[in-house]
Amino acid sequence: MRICDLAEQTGVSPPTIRYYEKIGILPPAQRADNGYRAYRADDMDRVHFVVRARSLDFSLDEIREILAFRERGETPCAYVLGQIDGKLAEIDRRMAALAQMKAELRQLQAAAEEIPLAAVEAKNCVCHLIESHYSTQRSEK
Amino acid sequence: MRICDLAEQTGVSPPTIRYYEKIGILPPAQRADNGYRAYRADDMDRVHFVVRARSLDFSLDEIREILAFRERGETPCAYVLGQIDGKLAEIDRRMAALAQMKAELRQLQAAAEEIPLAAVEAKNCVCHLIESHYSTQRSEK
DNA sequence: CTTGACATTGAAGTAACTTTAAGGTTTATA
DNA sequence: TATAAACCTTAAAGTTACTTCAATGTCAAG
Repeated sequence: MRICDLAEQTGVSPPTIRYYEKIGILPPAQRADNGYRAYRADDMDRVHFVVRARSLDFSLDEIREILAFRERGETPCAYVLGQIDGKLAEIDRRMAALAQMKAELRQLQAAAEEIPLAAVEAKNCVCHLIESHYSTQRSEK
Repeated sequence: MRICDLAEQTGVSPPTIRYYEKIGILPPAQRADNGYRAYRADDMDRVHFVVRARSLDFSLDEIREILAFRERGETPCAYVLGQIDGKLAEIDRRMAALAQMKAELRQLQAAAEEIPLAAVEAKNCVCHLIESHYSTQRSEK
């Protein structure tokens, strides 16, 4: 199995696989006679683990730590569960921020529709709204 | 008004203000006799504009483009409204991704509680779950 | 008069990649 | 058999939006 095949199987690009190897997320790959990287099923498992953890928003540093636990033969259970708690809290924060952002963008859209063409020509448009929204919010508090 | 004051008023750190100037988001600042940057109200307005746009998730490149429109005396209305449409769509995508992530992390938490201590000692813990979840999801399809 | 808190600059560090450059190998086709 | 497409290799630089650092300069207060 060559790097391109592994890439296809895992959805990770070849340069990214090499990058993961370089920074120690993946062990140095076996090499074929021609010097090409040669992979097997367990390599794919490890990449899948990384993909999975990345999709759960673990950073590469966190993933490296988890893998290190495993290599030392320790279970990173408590560690991982702690990280998961943190992630969940952060997801809530992010979703709230996105919800607010969405509301504000919608407000901008609505406000843009209110603006008469004359004002648009006079450059009193959305930019102005973006500009003034800050003070508006401030004074609303 | 010195850089530190401007920073305090806008919530942007002094190095970041210098950075914005360096990459052309802000114009070269006026200088006091001692060489310190000196700011006035309209500088603050511009920084507020940038802060506002950043908080709405516009990239610095996009902000630079919007500001360029304004400097050329054109209204970037259509442009900005188009960007806003894109942002809204992206926010929906991100929120969906976060919701899925949250559901999966909760699933991991729940699964962790099912694992008997014996299995934990035998290293069959959350890591294993992260690892196997991918194939589980795949085969569920 | 010295200490602390500001200011200046350029350069390097950060995350997680992507892109580029400059080559070497293999495979399919003409 | 020649050659072109599609792989592979490496190191290095680019990306985004900053932050941090180093080395130095200025200024107000005790």
